[in-house]
Amino acid sequence: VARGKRATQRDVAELAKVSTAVVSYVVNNGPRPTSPEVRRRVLAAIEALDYHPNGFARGLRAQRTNTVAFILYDFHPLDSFTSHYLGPITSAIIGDLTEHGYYLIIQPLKVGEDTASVERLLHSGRVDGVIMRMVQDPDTADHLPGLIRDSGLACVSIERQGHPDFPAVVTDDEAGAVAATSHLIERGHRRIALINGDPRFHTAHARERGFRAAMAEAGLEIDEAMIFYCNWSSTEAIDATRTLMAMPEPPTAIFCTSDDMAFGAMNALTFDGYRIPDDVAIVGFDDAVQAQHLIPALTTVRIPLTRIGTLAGSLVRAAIEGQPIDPIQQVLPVELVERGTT
Amino acid sequence: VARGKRATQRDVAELAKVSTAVVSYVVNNGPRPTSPEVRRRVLAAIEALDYHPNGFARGLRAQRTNTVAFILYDFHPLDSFTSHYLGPITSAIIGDLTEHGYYLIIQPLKVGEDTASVERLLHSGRVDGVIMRMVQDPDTADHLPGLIRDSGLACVSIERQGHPDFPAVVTDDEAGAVAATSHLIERGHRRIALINGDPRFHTAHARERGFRAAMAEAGLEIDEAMIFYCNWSSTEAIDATRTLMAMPEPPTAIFCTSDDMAFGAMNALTFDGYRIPDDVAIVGFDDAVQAQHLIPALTTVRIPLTRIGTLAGSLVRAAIEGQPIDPIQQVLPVELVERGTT
DNA sequence: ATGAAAGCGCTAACAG
DNA sequence: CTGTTAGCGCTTTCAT
Repeated sequence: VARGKRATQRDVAELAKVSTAVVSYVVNNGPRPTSPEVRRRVLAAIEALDYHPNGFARGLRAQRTNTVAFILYDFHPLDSFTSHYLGPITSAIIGDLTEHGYYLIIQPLKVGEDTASVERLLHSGRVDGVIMRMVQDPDTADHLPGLIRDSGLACVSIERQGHPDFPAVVTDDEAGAVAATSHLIERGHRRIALINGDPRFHTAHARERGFRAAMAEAGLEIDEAMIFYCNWSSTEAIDATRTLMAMPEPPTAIFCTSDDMAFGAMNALTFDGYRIPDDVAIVGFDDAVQAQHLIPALTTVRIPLTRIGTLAGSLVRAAIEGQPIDPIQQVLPVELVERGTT
Repeated sequence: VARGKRATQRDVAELAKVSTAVVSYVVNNGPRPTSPEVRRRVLAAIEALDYHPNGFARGLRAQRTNTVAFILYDFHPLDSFTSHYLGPITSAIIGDLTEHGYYLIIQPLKVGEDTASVERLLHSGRVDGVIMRMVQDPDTADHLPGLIRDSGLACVSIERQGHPDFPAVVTDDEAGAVAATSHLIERGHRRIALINGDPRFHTAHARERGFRAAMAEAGLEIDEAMIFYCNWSSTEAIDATRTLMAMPEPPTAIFCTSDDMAFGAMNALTFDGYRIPDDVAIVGFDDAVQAQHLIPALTTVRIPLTRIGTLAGSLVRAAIEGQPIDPIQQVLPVELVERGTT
């Protein structure tokens, strides 16, 4: 490994016949001016030596790392990234940060796992800020945000407010669920089932709240046996759907609180010979890219997934640069997209 | 931001009444021994001051960063992570690395984008090694591996050999495709369509080679109009399937070279009233978790996705630690899993 | 506008 | 077994 022969600032300084300070000024365009002539010489030397500043030396000296950590709590090796929710959000975060010269370190944390690895990262001086996604899990939920807070790092949470002091990017899930449910009711459905995600997630709660509110508003009774919690996965949604359809009085519509689960429900229904939407109507949640290309195309609640990621990225960057963030909680709107399943 | 008051090694040394060297020995368990008594005192001081070593100072001094970069070429913000192929692999890489005390920086690179951002990372001294996934794209394909090579960093490529010098983790895609196709032929199918991925990917090539070989072996004619390239996406696979079934003599079986595409094909088929496998048989490729829970469960070629990631992780780690890697190309076996779609 | 030099926090070689 | 100290490569203050 030929790491030893990398050119340093000093090499550049010698070749350009200037001091290392000037090299620094040229590389960083400041904080002090340099004469055009000197600047030219330095640039030439940099080119000639293929000089690249050392990020760690820079970070050590300037106390700035240009790196943020994305802490993924409740990490599931097999499907965390495959989900149509977290995947696009993560991509968008990476996109925003990379574009602005920041690096992203992904730090997973499984439920029940010791937080030592996270603490090590937080205190290692390797990151300037943190993006986190919190789950309402009593074990760690109260613990992790406190750790981050104590680290003094800039932090923004997505999906729900992780700590009163952290800026958060959230979506109006309850309103979305109300819109989805009301839409179904308007179409004449009265027996509506709910296939919900993991109730430890704030979004699952909010979406269920919206569902219940809309049903109550319309004076409709909710059959509690028609409410399922499927951990956001299409697999479990398939089972729930079949259980639902085997009931003496099956639902005429199913509201799935994620597109992944809606995909599963549609798969089971279509295979078992039901027509969508004639026999059973489906509404999803998220508006994954695939939703509009499914057959039939899925009616769903659009969440600005990309926007969540880019906003989270720009907010950490702002927080790192010491800018005040107001309002502390950014609520992104959500919108019902009517397509072919209702 | 209360970063200034973080305890340093020196603070610990003073409190424990030892030198900084000893603190270092205790923290790193070496390279030289310390007496139990001193060790205890140091540990107590560390605890008391909530001391955490600074990663950048460490990296700067020891020339070791404990970080690896995952370079994602052909990055697509909306679906790179959502894919049932790259998602699990990425998760597994993160899992392996995190478990062994390494951090992972994800560095995306879009097709046609300037490689400056990647070069900056490679030369920044922020990473000890690189994992990369190469696409056979003439523009950058010849360029990127050279850059990495010149950086002198440890590198392993996945999916195909990125450079003759790089260790690679690959799968026996051609054999898998042969198995899938032969299986279909054994079931009596003669008009078999191929829905393939993006031909710029090595895996797409290999899988098509296997398909053609198996067909030739059985003396079967391939109808070139029945070969589609769908960029690995279920969306495009839906269109291809419908085009296929609208032909005067539609295929009786479709081999999809990814499960994502198989999901799309199944969706279109089932919705349009075809029975799987009676009217049309389907074979996928990858064995995503969902494949076995679909209805009907998908017959597919199992790729050890998790193993690809953990092996890639352990190989970069080995390369970073200077261990020789032999053989340079690790070919992982692949296996046909017969389920309900054939 | 530039140079000299003091560290940032750590590891490891050198010296007991 | 432990202390002293020289840097790792950079930014920035203090000089000029």
